[in-house]
Amino acid sequence: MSLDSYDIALLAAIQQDATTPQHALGAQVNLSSAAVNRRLKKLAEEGVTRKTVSLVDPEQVGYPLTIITEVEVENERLDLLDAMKRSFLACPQVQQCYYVAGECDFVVIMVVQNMAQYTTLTRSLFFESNNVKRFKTLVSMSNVKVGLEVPLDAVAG
Amino acid sequence: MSLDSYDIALLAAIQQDATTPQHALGAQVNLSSAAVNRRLKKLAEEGVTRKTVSLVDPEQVGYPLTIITEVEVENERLDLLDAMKRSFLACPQVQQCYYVAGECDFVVIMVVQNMAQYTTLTRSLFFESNNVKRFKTLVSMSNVKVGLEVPLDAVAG
DNA sequence: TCTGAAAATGGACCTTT
DNA sequence: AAAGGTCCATTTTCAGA
Repeated sequence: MSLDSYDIALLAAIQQDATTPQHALGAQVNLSSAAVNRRLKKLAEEGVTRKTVSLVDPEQVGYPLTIITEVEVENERLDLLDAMKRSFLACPQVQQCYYVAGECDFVVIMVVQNMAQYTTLTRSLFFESNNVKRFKTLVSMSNVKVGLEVPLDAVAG
Repeated sequence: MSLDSYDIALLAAIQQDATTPQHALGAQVNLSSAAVNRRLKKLAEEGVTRKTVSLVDPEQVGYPLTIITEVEVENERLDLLDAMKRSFLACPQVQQCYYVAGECDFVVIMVVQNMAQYTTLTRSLFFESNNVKRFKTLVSMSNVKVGLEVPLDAVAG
């Protein structure tokens, strides 16, 4: 899909605050609210905007710990990797999982209630797969920046 | 702030889809739309919901590469660490940054347009600080799971 | 782009525990 | 008091002219 500078401006705005009314967005980018409406609808249909969500503060709902785990697998057979991916996808404590080139194979970011919960999870996610050579645990002491924003301000159409 | 099971159910719903109308949320949890409205407003005021945003697909706006960098610093002096944190916060390509205990010190997740852009960023973020002992670059081959959801379904109030 | 109908939000007010 | 429900005004969305 081709995006012009209006689309980029709208995306930049709604990825920071999706509650802004369309007429206000229109005022920012010099477009009528109807035009904004049409563009937002199309961006959603085309999948440029995946979904709109409210971000919940993990600390306030009992998940104060963020843990990053680097996982090195024993065997890179596709079916084994897929099984591991599926177990990460299915685990609600896993916020993110990346399959990476380089020394380790997976980088997994989790939020947990306490270290005991993490220990339990390592068992079900890493040991039970029988395909983890080793993993390294990094405990976040400070979540300096947490978001999923894509840089769009500088881009132009 | 104390959250009851209604709040948890609402949070679980809106962190997956914040476009659901309040009356529909109310139907799911057995509450009137006015009650849902009051609760959502309070959750936002108390900061339990940080903000509501649309998630943009990085690939569709020219940011196909996700890169994870582990940074080890030379000196852990607070003012130097703060300066580094600020440079990560200010960089739009940095989606996430965690200050971690363990071997490395920062884990940084970036989205970039191409490797050349990453190379440029390493210069400004890592070399110019004069406080990076070494860094390790992990290129994501597959973004298996990308989100910021907190596990709430099992929790009850 | 403008207009207007349908839908959603959010306040007022009253009732219940 | 705290929280729910109903009703209603205002705002927002969104399609057709």
